[in-house]
Amino acid sequence: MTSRQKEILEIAQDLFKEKGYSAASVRDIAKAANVEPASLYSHMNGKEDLLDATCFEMARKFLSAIDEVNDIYFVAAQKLKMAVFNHVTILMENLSAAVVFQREWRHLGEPRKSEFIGLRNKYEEGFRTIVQNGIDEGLFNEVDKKIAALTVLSSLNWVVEWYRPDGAKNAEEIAEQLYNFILTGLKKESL
Amino acid sequence: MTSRQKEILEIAQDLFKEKGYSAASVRDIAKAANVEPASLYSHMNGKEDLLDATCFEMARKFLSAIDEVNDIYFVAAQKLKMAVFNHVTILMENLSAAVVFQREWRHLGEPRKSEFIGLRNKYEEGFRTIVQNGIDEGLFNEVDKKIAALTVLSSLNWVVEWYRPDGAKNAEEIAEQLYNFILTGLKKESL
DNA sequence: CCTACCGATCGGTAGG
DNA sequence: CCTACCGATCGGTAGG
Repeated sequence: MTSRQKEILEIAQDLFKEKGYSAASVRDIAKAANVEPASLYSHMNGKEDLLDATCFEMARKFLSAIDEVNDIYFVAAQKLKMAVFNHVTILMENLSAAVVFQREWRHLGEPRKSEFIGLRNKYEEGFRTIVQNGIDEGLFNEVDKKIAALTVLSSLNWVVEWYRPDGAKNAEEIAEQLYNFILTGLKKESL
Repeated sequence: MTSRQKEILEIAQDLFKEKGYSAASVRDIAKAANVEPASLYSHMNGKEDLLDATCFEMARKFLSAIDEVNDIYFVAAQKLKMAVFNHVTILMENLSAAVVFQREWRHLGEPRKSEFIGLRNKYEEGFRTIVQNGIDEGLFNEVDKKIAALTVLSSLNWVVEWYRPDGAKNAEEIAEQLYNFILTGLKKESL
């Protein structure tokens, strides 16, 4: 990928985030990139390439993060903390791309959509493994693993809705807060 | 609203959920309703009416549910449990409309979009009130209320991603599980 | 990276 | 609820 391709991809991600994939036109992207619409086609095969590249690049980032966690750390609480931190960091460092990954993958054509869902399932499986580890260690409650993993991920994913790069908190502080919530909930521990 | 208008609205909600507001065309809706595209315009002023009606009708449902909770129940844990149950019930009873409410409101034109965001903020404020009540009662940890309320809501909202009407769990069971997670997290209470 | 252009589809209107 | 149609915009191609 050339640097110009990367520029165009990032412009497209911002627009896909702002307007949604379907409503963001090739002409919008061209305008933001200061070229004529037709010129974009020397850098891509089509609009869907931009969505495809975004979704799969993000999937790759999330997957290698969870694989690293499940390979290296072996106590569930530690794994969970690291997984939360990695997830939040990836979201914050790729805000537009992360939003596209979360919201716009539905517009992928087949067979890419099915492949994408497969990768996402693999990532969720990584979180289920951590939950299972915690249960085995006697640290976590016995819960419906599938729902627990999805609920954990959902509370992480919502970060993109309220996080602003110029906000007061950094990734570590946000991850810490979310980790504490996921582990102990709202209730005071003394009760 | 006539019964035919209601039928068309529900058809549109299913399509907006499935393809997204922008990608679902008036022709798609007409086809699903077994009429010619032009015929729809005797039941609506335009496509955006359908989005508008969906978003504001759902906002009304959520708001009256949280108002009821904050009016009647006065212990935070009880309020939270009721709010979770109400939220999940509304999601499950209006699955397509709820997804549109969550994902597609961005396509509202101004000034309706700003009005919508105002209503959503009011709803979130209802959850912040509950969190504050819990802190005042000494039941909840002192947390960032804004982030806590959003994190709670996000873990509830993700239900629409995995809930299937023919699944084994009913609203009460799902709400119970989510309430327990929100209150106590993954960790065993004995630890 | 541009000019020039394509067929398809979009939301919507006129008139009945 | 229909037929007939509109101007605008869509993603994309040819050729340079």
